[in-house]
Amino acid sequence: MATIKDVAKLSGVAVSTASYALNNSKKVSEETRQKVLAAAKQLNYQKNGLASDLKRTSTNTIALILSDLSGPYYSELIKGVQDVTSTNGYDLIACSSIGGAQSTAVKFLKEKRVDGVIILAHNIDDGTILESAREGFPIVVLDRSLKSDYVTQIEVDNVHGAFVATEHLIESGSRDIAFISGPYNSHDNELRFQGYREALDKHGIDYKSKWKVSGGFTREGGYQATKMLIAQRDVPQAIFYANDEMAIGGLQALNEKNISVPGDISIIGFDDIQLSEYVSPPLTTMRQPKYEAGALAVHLIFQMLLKEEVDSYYKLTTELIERDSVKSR
Amino acid sequence: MATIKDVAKLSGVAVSTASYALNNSKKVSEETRQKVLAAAKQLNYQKNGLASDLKRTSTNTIALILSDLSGPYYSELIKGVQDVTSTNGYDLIACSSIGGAQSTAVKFLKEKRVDGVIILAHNIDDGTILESAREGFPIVVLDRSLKSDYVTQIEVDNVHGAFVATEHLIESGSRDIAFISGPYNSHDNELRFQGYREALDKHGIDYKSKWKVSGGFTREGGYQATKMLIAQRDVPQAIFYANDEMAIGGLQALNEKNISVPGDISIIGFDDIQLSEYVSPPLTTMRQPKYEAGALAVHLIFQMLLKEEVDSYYKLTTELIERDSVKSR
DNA sequence: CCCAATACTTGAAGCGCTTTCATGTATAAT
DNA sequence: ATTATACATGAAAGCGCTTCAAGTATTGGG
Repeated sequence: MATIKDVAKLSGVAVSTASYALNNSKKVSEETRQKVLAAAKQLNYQKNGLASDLKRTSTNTIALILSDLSGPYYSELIKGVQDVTSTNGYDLIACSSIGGAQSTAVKFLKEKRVDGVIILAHNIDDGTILESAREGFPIVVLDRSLKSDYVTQIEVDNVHGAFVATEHLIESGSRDIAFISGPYNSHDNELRFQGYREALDKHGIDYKSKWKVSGGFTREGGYQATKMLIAQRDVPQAIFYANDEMAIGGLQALNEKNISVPGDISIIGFDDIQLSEYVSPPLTTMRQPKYEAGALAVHLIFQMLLKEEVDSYYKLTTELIERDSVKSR
Repeated sequence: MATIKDVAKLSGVAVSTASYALNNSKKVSEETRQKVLAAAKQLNYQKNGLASDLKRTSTNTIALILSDLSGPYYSELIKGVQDVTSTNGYDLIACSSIGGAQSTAVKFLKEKRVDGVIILAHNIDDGTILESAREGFPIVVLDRSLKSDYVTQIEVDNVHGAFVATEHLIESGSRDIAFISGPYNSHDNELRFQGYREALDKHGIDYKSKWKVSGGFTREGGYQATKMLIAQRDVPQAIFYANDEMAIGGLQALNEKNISVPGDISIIGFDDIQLSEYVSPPLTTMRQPKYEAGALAVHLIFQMLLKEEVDSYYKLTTELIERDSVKSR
């Protein structure tokens, strides 16, 4: 591969001049610039981005860390992130945290291959984030509660959202309400569970642990959890799935057993992913302001990059989206 | 930020020794290693990945370029890519080609920030790819036909798939079959159109250009295109959407006008995205072996990285997935 | 007890680039 | 003609790391 040295030699100028020419600095004459550009073209020169980033100590790119790149993830969130990132002339890369400490995500988090990172990946532990947080390297987390000088936190109001969801189920006439939970290491999951409990309490309904089963936030998990619930014989009147993916899996399980939704059982999800609108029946769920969350996250990163003061905590609110999976009374 | 120099100084060894210790080389004594590790911990040292990549002239990461990170994209494909990549101890990053020549994608393509790239992004032009292709930098394209020594091409059999889809529509009794196309710069789109034409020809049906309208491969585009078709008065008996996303948008438009699918009109899509199974009615479509395509792509990249000879062209086949959006006769 | 082999350790070079600073050259002002 | 000004170019330092080649210390065989 041709380097800038080769270009300089071929065009008969110094390396520094070549660099200026290539970077459109006005410090070189038009004539020289053309000469250099021609040489570059002839050699099919492509600059080594690593080298220039190293020298400049900035990469102009920010990373979005997702727990699983292939998930039907928050495409609206990504859109928010992407819009703001590119508007500011920065690059965005997405990487997955599959593999835990050995994952690509951790590599990007630690090795300053990017200028800032946004994390939405419950399988990255707090310690890793804390170790990586440092002055001049903004991190924003969307999926956990974390206090540190260098990380800022955006949270949707999970507790309240779950409370509203559960109450919605209660108000539609259900009292036996199961909670299909996400993974136990998920902060979001915990908060949603808390909201569920609070709603139960408020309406004087006893919490029964048999109504809590884990579905790991995946469709398959929701499917299994629901089947388990059904196998227990005593089917609840309603199910609150801690996310939509599990609800969709659950829907399938219910369907297979000919349990009608919302005729026999009401179900509600959380997130409002795209699919939710299209399943049958359309899923009632709690919407998170995902685009806004993504956009805000990058926005904050840029502020921090500019050394501006930002709050360390932001809370966004959720909204009940009523569709047809909950019995109307 | 602490550098390796700082670590070396604090632990009282040479930089080179620190480097060896940090990289678990067995050239240093256990004692020294511990000393260095302790110093690193104390300084919260994190290596600069850019610097080490630059020195080693390899990044151990491969990039997946998608036209739009936020699309409900081929999650199976990503899964295939991801599985194989991580199995080989490499990292994967995804980036978007939104923004054309200024996009992140192009930056990664040209500036050797990665060791290889997989492209599925019709908005990157052939020229850019050709310019970047070079010995030792494997590129595999999934969305176009491109001859070059350094790029290898994986294609699904679009022509045949589209042919089968169209014929399926014809065999179910339709003769007026509209084609909702993708963007004109899409190679896939073109081939699908060709398959459509061939099926028409074979069955002696005249192609009418009024039945071809563009939906740009997006849901919204499919929705608009379908509305336009309806506005034309003369509604076709069937519609072949060049991808599922458009079909789903179309479904919505049809729904709004109370045109029953498949009662009044049959529709078929292409891709078999996840959603397709869940819309109502479930969408009949042509499935692409997406996981396989992704896995194969990375596999080939690794082969090329090892300087092994690979074919420059692979073709995968499609499969008709019959669901309920086509009238059964 | 000497010399060679073994085990660590280290200095220095250099990956490809940007950028500072010094220098050289042409032009304008005195 | 001389000095001041602007502009163009070049030499060299250095970003943080890896790795080669060479050094020093330790060990063991003869």
